[in-house]
Amino acid sequence: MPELPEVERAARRLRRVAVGRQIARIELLHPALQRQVSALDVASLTGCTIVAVEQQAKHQRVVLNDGRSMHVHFRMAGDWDVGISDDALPRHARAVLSLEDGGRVTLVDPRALSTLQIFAAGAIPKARLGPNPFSKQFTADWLGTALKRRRGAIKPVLLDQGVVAGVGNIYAAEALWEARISPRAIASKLSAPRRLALVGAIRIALRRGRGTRSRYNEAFEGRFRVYDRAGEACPRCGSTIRRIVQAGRSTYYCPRCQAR
DNA sequence: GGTCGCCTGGTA
DNA sequence: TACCAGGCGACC
Repeated sequence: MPELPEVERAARRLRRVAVGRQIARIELLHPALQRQVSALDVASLTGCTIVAVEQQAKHQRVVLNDGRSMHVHFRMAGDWDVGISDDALPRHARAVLSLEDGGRVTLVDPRALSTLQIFAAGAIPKARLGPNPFSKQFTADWLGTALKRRRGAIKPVLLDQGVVAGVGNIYAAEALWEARISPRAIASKLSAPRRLALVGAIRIALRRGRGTRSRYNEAFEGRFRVYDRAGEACPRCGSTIRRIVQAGRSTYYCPRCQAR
């Protein structure tokens, strides 16, 4: 369940149990993962110590004591399950990381789209990523530059990790609602005040995602403002929330608050 | 920019 | 059965 807040949480969970521990064994259970990493490479990880778990946008990087690193991307549905080696494997377990101390971290992913790669020491892959949405680099000015040549609708552009790193389909819709910007507004035509509103709105939506993850909070606050709520009333104006498709993805928005 | 493929599961 | 799913790289 991975956009920025979810990946942040997952990385923290992994960090807590894995940093400073030695790898007893890694097993890849799904053919798609086995295709990505050779059996030899997997075996070579045994005995390595995990020295850090870094996370940037939706990317996670497990740094080993020999300088190599294991990169994990959850794609649509990945997550970490943390337990001990005696536990029964969780449903949809795709890879298992067993630690010397008996801990076990399992990559669970019903859709099996997650990716896992091993990089040699010093290899600096990293997709081209825009600023972290909470950093001071992420400003209305930055958006001005990033959106200048984008003549398409703003919503699909927000999914471009080079514009802002970590925003996905849900929070793009939520942020646009928050900023009262139509998902179909032409990206390059957003005024400076609207870009400023969007910067703030992205932070608000993501922060809400950070806080609103527990079942209690979800029940208390409701899930999202517009995402997955087609046909329901806009929490701000009461109009009926609509679903449209942009770039092959669902977009939810309020036609009144977010008029063009 | 839009569409497809990767994979599997949940739901109408 | 058909459609949908919080991502993204490859393709036109």
